[in-house]
Amino acid sequence: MLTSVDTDLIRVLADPLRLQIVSLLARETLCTTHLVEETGARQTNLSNHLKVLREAGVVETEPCGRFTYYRLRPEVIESLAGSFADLAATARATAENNTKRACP
Amino acid sequence: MLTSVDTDLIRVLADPLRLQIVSLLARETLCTTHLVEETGARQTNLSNHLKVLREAGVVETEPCGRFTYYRLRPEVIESLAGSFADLAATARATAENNTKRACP
DNA sequence: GACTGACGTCAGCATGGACTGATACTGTCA
DNA sequence: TGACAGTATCAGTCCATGCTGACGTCAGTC
Repeated sequence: MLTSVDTDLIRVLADPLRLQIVSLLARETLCTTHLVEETGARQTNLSNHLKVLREAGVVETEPCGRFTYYRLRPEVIESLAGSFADLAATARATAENNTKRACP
Repeated sequence: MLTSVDTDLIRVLADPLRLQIVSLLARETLCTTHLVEETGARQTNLSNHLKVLREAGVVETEPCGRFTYYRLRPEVIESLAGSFADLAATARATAENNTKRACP
């Protein structure tokens, strides 16, 4: 069942740059400088998007000297993956049962 | 691994109304009139969104007299669910291994 | 303490997307 | 065959969103 929290999270991930950031952070914890290098985005643009991800609770920060490291919160992605898995299962069952509401 | 196809699909689903439509269609095949009733959206707005979903290949139509029934294509949601499951697994492994790139 | 690097914030701008009203087309019925 | 229901398309409007440049703050170095 998709909740309004899921809806907000999907909107956050709907931006190509934010989705790229999340994909990169899924593989390793990176700092802002790394992310600028990997994505090719300008530093301020990247900061804007990291703020969106942070405020959505998708990532959290870890200061390291003057660098700021970002790490993904796996439980957030796991939860969303679970919601989509449920949706997919429901959709498959409906397709197989050919569940169809009568014409009004 | 999230592909650009996934990115486009996530953008399509990022709209609250379209996500609601997809959730409804996951449970049963419905016609436009049903969807107007269930969502409370205006008919032309709903048609606009159904067009977006149709063109993205998320739903397909089935004429039934003067009614148009919409059904979800479960394989599309299954594929997306799989991509998110992979992302979640990668994220969990990274968190557990504490994989962190060195400062530049 | 001055300077530099890292990075976060903000205002301004451009544009893509969502909604609306109008309208056209198709199917059904009396 | 005309009226009506169902639904798709389109143009116009508005605003949310993404990007940029400028700049401020903080940490590290000399």
